[in-house]
Amino acid sequence: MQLDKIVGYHKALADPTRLRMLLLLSQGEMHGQALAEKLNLSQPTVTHHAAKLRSAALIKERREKNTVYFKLNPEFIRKGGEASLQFIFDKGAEDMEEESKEQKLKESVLRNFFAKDGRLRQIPAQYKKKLIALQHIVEQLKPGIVYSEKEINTFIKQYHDDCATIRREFIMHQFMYRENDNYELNPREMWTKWESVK
Amino acid sequence: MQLDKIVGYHKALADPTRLRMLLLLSQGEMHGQALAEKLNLSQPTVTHHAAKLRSAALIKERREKNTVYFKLNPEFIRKGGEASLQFIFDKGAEDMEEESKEQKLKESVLRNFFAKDGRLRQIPAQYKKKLIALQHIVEQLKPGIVYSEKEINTFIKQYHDDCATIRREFIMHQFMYRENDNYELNPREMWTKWESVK
DNA sequence: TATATAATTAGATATATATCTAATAAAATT
DNA sequence: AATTTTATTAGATATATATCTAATTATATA
Repeated sequence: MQLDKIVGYHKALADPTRLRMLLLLSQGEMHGQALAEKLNLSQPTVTHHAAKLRSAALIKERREKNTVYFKLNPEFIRKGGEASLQFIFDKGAEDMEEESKEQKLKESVLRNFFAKDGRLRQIPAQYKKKLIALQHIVEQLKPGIVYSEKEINTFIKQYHDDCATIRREFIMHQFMYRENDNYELNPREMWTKWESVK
Repeated sequence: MQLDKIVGYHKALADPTRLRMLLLLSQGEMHGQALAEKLNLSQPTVTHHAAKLRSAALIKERREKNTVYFKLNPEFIRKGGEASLQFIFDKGAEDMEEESKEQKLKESVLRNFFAKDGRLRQIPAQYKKKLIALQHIVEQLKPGIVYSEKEINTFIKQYHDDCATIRREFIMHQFMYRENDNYELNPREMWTKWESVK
């Protein structure tokens, strides 16, 4: 009797952290670091859980340079998992919905807070809307270029007169990095996100 | 998010003892004592596992006098469980197969060891086949009737000359009961079965 | 009412496991 | 060759759990 195999399969799924891992992976490949960050775990803990999921044939791995990418085992997806795990596969659809909501919010902010000439009418008071507006502006800067404070001010004034406030917000939300009077765009991964809390 | 419910479900199935319990219950209702005995566990341990299975909605209970009968949750059976548990529901089919194998063996014995006139050609040497032949003969006697040894001998001689051996086998395998010179059919439940060991 | 039977609850113990930090390994970049 | 980055292994710890015995509860029977 292959009882042990069945027990192992269910043990793999009998832990909330591992289910959340599968949930994340249902949205696409991820490497260890990213998983650890998203789940607020140490890297070794991710390794630990990955081992269990792997030996239950729930995930596959791919090594590229020295980083390991995890993904759901395609076999597992094809079979559609079991009823109790349907939510994992439904998650994609749910996120789509979420995403389109955010897309709509963004469009609404661009329409309502920016004038036809592209200038910012006023700084939104709502946190999420403010972030959307700031990001829209900061995206016009080029990555890898070092700007002086004066250049930044001139740039911002194209959009809004209160360049001091906006400049401060750029730093505060980590859109930019400042050293003395030099400003530079941060990588997009560092930008504060307005994603709804799930 | 109902993560906890899903975790609970898989935890319930992530233990060999509980899977064996489900396996036993797939063959029908059982009470606590019987489960404890079959699984070589104490009664409290059975209670412990039953609680987990119950809270995952895998089994149902019914109280009769002071004994509690467990059975698989019909909901669970109807949904057919999940792929990994199919073996539980396959057990019935397996038994069926087993039964038809025995049916075939019986037919073969009747064909090969009994002549056209119904007499036993020879006493089978194989244990299972011998039991089949003996049972076939003994079934011709009427239940509830008390036979003398002489009557039994006459009866057996219709089938085979060595009535002494066969008479002794009748007693040995508890097809009949003997008191002094009186022979009587035992109830069928007492007859030695040739079922294969499972 | 006393006794017997089946089950549950309480409490103890040993094993399993989820998590962390520290150390090591593997691979790439400087 | 030295440093950086990502991952794994080792070891420690705390929590969870499978199992037992002993005590308690629930029900039935003498």
